[in-house]
Amino acid sequence: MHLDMNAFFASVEQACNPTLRGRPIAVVGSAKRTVVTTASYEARLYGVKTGMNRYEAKKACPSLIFVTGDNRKYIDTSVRVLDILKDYSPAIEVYSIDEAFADLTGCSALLGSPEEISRSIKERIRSSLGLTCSIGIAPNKLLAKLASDMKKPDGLVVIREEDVGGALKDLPVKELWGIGPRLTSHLALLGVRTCGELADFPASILRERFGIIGERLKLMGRGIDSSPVVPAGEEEEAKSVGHSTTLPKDVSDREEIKRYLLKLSEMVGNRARGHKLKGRRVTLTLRYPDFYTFSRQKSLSCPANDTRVIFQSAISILEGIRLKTAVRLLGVSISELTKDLKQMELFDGERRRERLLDAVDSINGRFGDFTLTWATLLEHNEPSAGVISPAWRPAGVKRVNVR
DNA sequence: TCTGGGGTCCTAGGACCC
DNA sequence: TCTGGGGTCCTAGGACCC
Repeated sequence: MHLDMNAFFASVEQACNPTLRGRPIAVVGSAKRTVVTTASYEARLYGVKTGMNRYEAKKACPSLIFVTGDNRKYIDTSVRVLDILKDYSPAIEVYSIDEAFADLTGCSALLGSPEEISRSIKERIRSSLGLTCSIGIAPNKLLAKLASDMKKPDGLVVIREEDVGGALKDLPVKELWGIGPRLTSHLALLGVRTCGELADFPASILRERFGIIGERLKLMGRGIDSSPVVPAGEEEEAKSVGHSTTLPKDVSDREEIKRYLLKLSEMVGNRARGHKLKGRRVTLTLRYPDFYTFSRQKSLSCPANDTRVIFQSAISILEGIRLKTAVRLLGVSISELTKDLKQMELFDGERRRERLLDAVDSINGRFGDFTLTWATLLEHNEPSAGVISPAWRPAGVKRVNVR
């Protein structure tokens, strides 16, 4: 089963504020340079879409109401949805803040057919949270995700084993999870527009044209997918931890850029330390006003999660870059992660440093991020954008942006 | 009046080594 | 007169997802 909350952030806002119900609203971040994260169905009728900036959205729908996102609300609601799901299956995969998979194999004897289970889940979400969702039921994740997409809002679609061929025959390939705009147009050049055509296309050509993805494409066209439902808590360790920010306005001054980098480095370091992760690679990402975006990396001699080490690496990468114009976005991330085993620190200085970071982290954990911070950042006290990331998870390193 | 932020996976070229 | 083949690691970029 795949469950997808309908217009999640917007629906949550409408559920807790009756004056927004039935009206076109768009959930946006608090920063000036923000985009529509979710539009209500009323707004979608006018063509308001995720990713539009305020002006595009307002142009599409002059009566549009902008609502600044409230992460706390969405996280709480998401957790409550997951709590409901847990009553029906022990294997719940949290795919994002508003999507989850549940393995219902073996649940029928106790709880009824997958459809009965789904109706029960939908009813509980509706009555206790005032929200609708779309549910897809199918033999695998690929098809369940497709099924949940087929009827919105408030859908319940079942794709049975014997109906797979018929359901996919004339379905455009871009509807499949994993086939985006580029693959769609490349496939179109080969004359492949529907899943049926993809299923019949010679595997050798797909392999030659798309490499390892080509192997999977033909299977996808036939609705075959063997990826498992990965239950919450059994996910693989994260592979990278990063933060990026679009600056309130484009910046040329390198000292100002460095202040942002210190802030981003601290956000990354704090989150990595909180999960006992260290990274052996630091990546600096920049975006120019024309949206040209590029990154430069640096490998460290030993893994680190110390803000100062991350910051110094970012600085040294920056120093190797000749900036062509002002900078619009900055990002810092660490990767090549290893679990920080807190093995005996060899040197006194390192032990003291660790204790310092622990102390800073625990103070900030208790009183709020950046309560205790570098003096450099004091004159740099813009409120953070507070933009929501739908890729949020209820636990683990991916739990970010909680405020 | 412009266009967010969090990730994963894959590819491809070059350095370097044997 | 012309220069193999195998491997790993590092780096940059792009496709895709929410």
